[in-house]
Amino acid sequence: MIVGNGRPNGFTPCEQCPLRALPCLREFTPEELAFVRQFKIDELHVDAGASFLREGERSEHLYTVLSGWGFRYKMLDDGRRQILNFALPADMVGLQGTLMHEMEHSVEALTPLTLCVFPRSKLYDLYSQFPTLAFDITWLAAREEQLIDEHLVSLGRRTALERTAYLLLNLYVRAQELGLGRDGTVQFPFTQQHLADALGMSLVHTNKTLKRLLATKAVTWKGRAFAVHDRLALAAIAGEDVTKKNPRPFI
Amino acid sequence: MIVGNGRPNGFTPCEQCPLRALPCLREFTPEELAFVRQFKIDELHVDAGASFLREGERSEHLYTVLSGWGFRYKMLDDGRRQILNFALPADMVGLQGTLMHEMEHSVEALTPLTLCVFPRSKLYDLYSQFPTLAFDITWLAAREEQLIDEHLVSLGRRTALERTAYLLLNLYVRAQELGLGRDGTVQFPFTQQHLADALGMSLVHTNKTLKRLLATKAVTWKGRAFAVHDRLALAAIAGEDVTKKNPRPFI
DNA sequence: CGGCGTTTTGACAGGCTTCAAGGGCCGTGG
DNA sequence: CCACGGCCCTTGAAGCCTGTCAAAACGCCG
Repeated sequence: MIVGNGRPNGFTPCEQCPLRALPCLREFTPEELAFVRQFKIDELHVDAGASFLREGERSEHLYTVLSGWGFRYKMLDDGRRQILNFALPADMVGLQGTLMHEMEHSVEALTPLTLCVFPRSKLYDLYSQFPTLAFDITWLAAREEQLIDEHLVSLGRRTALERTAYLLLNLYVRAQELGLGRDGTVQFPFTQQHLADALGMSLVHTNKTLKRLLATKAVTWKGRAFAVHDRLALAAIAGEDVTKKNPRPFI
Repeated sequence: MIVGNGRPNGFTPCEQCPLRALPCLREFTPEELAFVRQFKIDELHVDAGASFLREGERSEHLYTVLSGWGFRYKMLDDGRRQILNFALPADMVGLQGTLMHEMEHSVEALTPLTLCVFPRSKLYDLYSQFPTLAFDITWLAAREEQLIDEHLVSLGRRTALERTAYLLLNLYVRAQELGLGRDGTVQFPFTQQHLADALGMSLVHTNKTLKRLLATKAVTWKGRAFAVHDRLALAAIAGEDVTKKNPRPFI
């Protein structure tokens, strides 16, 4: 279910990391690259549906997503679930777990997931030897906060239709930036139940809202294939354009 | 409305910072203290009701709250407002603005506010010379994210009564940790409208929910004075105990 | 005392949840 | 090859929760 590669340095070295080619990530200096390579101690493969970080547990590792989709979430005692955010390639997860006493949320794989594993014990080395990388980590934390802020606005002040449009557009843009999908089509690996839990709505109402959205012809969503046909119209429904460009570091 | 102290080093030096005595903050080494003292270039006084950081603007400074209450918020075009979080003494604001191109949210003073001002230009010095302080900044960012995560759960999955109880208890605990208030009573500087905008509810419904909460006798809120009389009952309504203790660094 | 911002209340409409049930798709096993 | 079960999507109906509208009471300050 959740297995480490097990072969020290038997995984793809950072020099050959496919994510490095992404235009949305900054380039590393040779020194940074060398450090990150030895900072990464393993590669983790997680099956879809498995939670590899759980609320209440202490995590000795920090992860970045190499490939696949996941999501951060919290559960209430009676089973209510709130999805906080989705994790895509190049996103970092588990930072809270390494800084705080224990995880305050869980992370589940939405598709088979490959993660780069970094030991908490070497995090201080990173901070003391590579301030630029430390800066990047802070940047990633600030960016995550920014995404949640926007999500918070959705749940608090946007209507069901607006927030649905906003989330879908946001995920679409993030996926596109990562080179996932083509011809305006992205494979969304989640179900309407996931969407409902992210939007803070019931499954039934999510379905009906989705229907209304599809009726505008701005988007289609058949099977798992999501496509945007009229981005301006979608952005108009969402109430705001999501096209925020931030040059993005990578650890 | 918004005035800097104007007298370089004419403000209280960090050695005499009243916040240093707080048990919830970690202690500085003499070297760290010396650095932070020269890192702080001014003290800013903001009137209640004034926004000193605005969405869309670029910020050259980073701030920590020395005294007073503020709140981070976002506005939609038609005037809808969502309060993202409250800022209390020892909290940091504006980090996003120094890392990103521009602010993605605004910050307004709820009471007269005193802020420590740090220049973005020296932030890199901090990262390269004092990794421990860099670590603290990351820690603060992670803590802020944790607070928003919890807030997100409230808006998405908690009932009106639960989320109201949760927010009030949370603010109460935060204020208490900072030594604000006594005898189980804290002065809350916000109105029901603020509460409504934080909870993602209408003013009317916030008022009625509040009424229901007060009817339980677990809390009282007269004028600006908020008091908790039955913390267990309040936590039970909130659905979860907010008593999370995290040793906390200070910059 | 008057004015303004805040709090409180009532009535009503509509959004959203819940309950319930049917349909489609797909992998498994007979 | 077909039946079955499980998961996901879809739809309708009923009723509660929440927002909106409207107005009055309250408290503070000039």
